[in-house]
Amino acid sequence: MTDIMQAFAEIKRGAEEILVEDELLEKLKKGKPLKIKAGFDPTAPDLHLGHTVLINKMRQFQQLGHEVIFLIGDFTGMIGDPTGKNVTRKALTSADVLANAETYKEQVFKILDPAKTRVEFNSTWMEKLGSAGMLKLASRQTVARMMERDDFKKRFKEGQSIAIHEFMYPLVQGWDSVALEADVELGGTDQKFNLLMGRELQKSEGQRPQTVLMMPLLEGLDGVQKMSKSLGNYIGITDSPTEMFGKIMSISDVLMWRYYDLLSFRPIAQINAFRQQAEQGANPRDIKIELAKELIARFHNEQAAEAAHQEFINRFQKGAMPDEIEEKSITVIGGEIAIANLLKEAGLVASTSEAMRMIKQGAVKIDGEKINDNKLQCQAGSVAVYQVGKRKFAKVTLS
RNA sequence: GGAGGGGUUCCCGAGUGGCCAAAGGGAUCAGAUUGUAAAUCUGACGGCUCAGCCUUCGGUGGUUCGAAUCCACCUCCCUCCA
Repeated sequence: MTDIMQAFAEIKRGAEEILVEDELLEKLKKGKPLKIKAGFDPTAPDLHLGHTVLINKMRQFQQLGHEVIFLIGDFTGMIGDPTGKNVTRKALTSADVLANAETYKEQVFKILDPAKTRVEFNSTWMEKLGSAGMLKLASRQTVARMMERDDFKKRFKEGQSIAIHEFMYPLVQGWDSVALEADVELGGTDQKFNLLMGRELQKSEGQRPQTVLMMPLLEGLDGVQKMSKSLGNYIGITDSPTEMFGKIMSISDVLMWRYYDLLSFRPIAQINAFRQQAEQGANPRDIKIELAKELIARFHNEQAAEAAHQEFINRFQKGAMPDEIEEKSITVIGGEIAIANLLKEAGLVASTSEAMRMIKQGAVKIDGEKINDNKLQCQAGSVAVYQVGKRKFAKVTLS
């Protein structure tokens, strides 16, 4: 009994909303492993920390002995989730979907135990449903009910288009729950409508409705918008240790606590202790370093975390060059190349115009020496480290 | 099918014949300050062989010395009616 209450408390940790909480407790009390469903759209093959909030929760269920189903929405991926979008999403081809799904699996098993994870594709049952089945499914809900959805309502109001097939998305997602006989479905708060659809469809199919557990959406590096690949404010779980370290260090102090709550595996008590230290004057930077190291250790390993930390000290606290600088080699026609073109060729700036601006602003250094001559010609045969701003470096060989 | 409204540089959004590479805001980038934090200040923010030149305002063609702005056709989006 106390075990169950403890498990329940663990499950509630970090969750934004549970519908219905009592129901979940009852299910847990039965003592049987529950079917935990979480669906993923195979749109972005690269997972970022935002996705892991949910996966961490799956891991937790797994550790508590429940059956975790990693559902790849290969069928729904062809619709494109309308959630949070103000435009109709582009449909993916089935080849894209499959390739993305593979990458997904690889990455997700950095957190989940592959042996304990059941992977499913919703095309398995959706293809069998057929067009008659689809129509029947579509008859289950009304347009008025669909328009209750915030994003549909908004798009409609603002005069933006909503394609008919987008209405199918929540229905199909709900149908997945019926097919899997899910006991619990995990999702982001933005998924509320879709998640509840599962409950309704299950009920009408005579199943016991799933409990819906919603995790908050993780804010991206900017601290405002949710972490997403398309916004470019993400930390990818395949990012290099150095990159991860840098990105985590660049988040704001406020955001750091949010990340601790949602991403750290540390006990709550320890996080509270950190909070207290910060209040008593500890430099939040040092607490941020701990977070960076924990996450790098998770997705790479301890040594990598240590090395990234060391490099950070050298580079930013002592002002040294980074350990690993990308090497480029550029073939020069005519014995010399203008600095602006060189920077563009090396990928340090997007255009020569940008290079000109950067030089004017004093952002360009060659071997650590600031330059201000925007007409500088660089000779073939030389090797030097070119730097634009604080973060972009390239070691360029001219030949 | 009919009537009306709209498509401007990454986003929002001004601009209705020259003073427009195009106001303002956001985002972003750089410099200063710092803890690669926040806040603040300064500057940049189409491209190039960069103190000059070239290409942009849904598309094509036209009027004009001159068009994002006017005209024609096309295209896409939205609203209302059916």
